[in-house]
Amino acid sequence: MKVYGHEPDRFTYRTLIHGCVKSYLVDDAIRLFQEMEYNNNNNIVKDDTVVYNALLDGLLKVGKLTEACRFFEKMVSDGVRASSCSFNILIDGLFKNGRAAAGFALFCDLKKNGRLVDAISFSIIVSNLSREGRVAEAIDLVKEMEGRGFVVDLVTITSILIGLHKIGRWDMAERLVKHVRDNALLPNVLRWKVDMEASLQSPRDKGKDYTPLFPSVGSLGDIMSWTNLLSPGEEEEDREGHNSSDGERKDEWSLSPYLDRLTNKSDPSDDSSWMFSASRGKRVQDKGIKSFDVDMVNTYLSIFLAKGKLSRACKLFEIFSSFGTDPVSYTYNSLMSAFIKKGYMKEAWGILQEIGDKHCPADVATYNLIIQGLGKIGKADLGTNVLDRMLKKGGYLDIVMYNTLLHALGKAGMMDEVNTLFDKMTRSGINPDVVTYNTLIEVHAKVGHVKEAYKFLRKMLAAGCSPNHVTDTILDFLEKEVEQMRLRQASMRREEELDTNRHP
DNA sequence: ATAGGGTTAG
Repeated sequence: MKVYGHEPDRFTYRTLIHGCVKSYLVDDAIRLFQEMEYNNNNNIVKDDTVVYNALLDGLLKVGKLTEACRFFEKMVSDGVRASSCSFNILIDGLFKNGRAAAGFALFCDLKKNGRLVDAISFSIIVSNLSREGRVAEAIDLVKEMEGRGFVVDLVTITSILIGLHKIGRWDMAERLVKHVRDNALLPNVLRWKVDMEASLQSPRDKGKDYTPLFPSVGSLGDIMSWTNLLSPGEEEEDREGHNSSDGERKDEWSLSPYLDRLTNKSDPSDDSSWMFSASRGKRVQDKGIKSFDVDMVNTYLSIFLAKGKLSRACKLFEIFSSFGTDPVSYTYNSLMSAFIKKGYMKEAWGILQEIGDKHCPADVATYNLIIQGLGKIGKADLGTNVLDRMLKKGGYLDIVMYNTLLHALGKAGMMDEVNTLFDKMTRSGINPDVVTYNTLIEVHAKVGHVKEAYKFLRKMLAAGCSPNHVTDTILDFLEKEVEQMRLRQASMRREEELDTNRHP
């Protein structure tokens, strides 16, 4: 663009910054922002709240809390008006970065002033309280929401239901019903659950195993060819021999190998090469009742699967599919996740194939599951290949992805790769979170690298990342490991002494 | 064009 003499305008920058933030390339986003500021210096139009918001969100999503706060101050001093969206980003970011008290305080302040709080603000607090197991407080907030005339929507309800499931208190759902009045949504959700459970328990189907719903064709080793994201016909072309031509074909001036592939395809209606989806959550508010079923199925699938009720989850999937609704990738991801956790690798592979067959786009969570699965079957080393492939397909690496791969590599004892990946992660501008540190401490402790384990504990504290209950469990293990090492060393020394005594 | 649920660690 620049070469041809077109100066990027604020919409160009807005689009680029948005893209970088969503791909977790926050450092690039900041660079673009600064370039935009510089170009704009004599012609200050700094009322662009949306761009500031996108960057603020990006900084918080990669865990750069102090930079985010500094940026927010800059936003204020630049005279850019913060919207309710800005504050919602900030509140959620504070919670997600381990500053729950600060997030809550900010919310309360805004509430006192009246303006700038909306249904989303409430939903953010409700969701974060539920995640922390503080469901009773979350339900109180729902009551307050209703009182102030805000709509309690499906996202808010789902957060609470999942929180209730985690603490095992489904009975509290009744309390929720009392507060959410004048709304058919919650009664529908609960009735949906009752109906579903009734049909799942119908006597004729009892005891039937529904896991064969996803028969696996071919061998598990084919997983690597799937990650090529090619349909079986094309697969042959891209094998070994043709790879060199792939190299030749590579156009140094090409902006996007992905676009090239689309244009090279003979049949434009075949969109099987479009396999990576960056979109995740979509707005629920305005989708209305139409998306109700798929959202509910996804919620209850997660709940069943968390309880390990695999066969029931598959039955639910079957009933749901027979309604003629197309499952979205999240539905498949939930099922796959459960299969993989239980070690049913063949069934998980079957799902992967079904996703491929239906041309349902794979998202970052799907790739995450593949890496989890590879770790389970002792092929964590292939995980890095999968990452490379995904990046080539226009995917991005989020923190969950890094955490999963760190765990898989660590479990395989590949400590060099663990440390390399951790460096890569921090260099790419993503700050480690509590899961990252817990994982690093744990995997190093498990292979007896006590010093390294403590190094990461110190790093964690220095970074201002508060340990949680999982950290406690891991540290207990680490202490035992230290104790055992001392014993081993002591006995070794004793043997040496005995040895020198025997052969003076 | 920006914000909230359903993926990751003991």
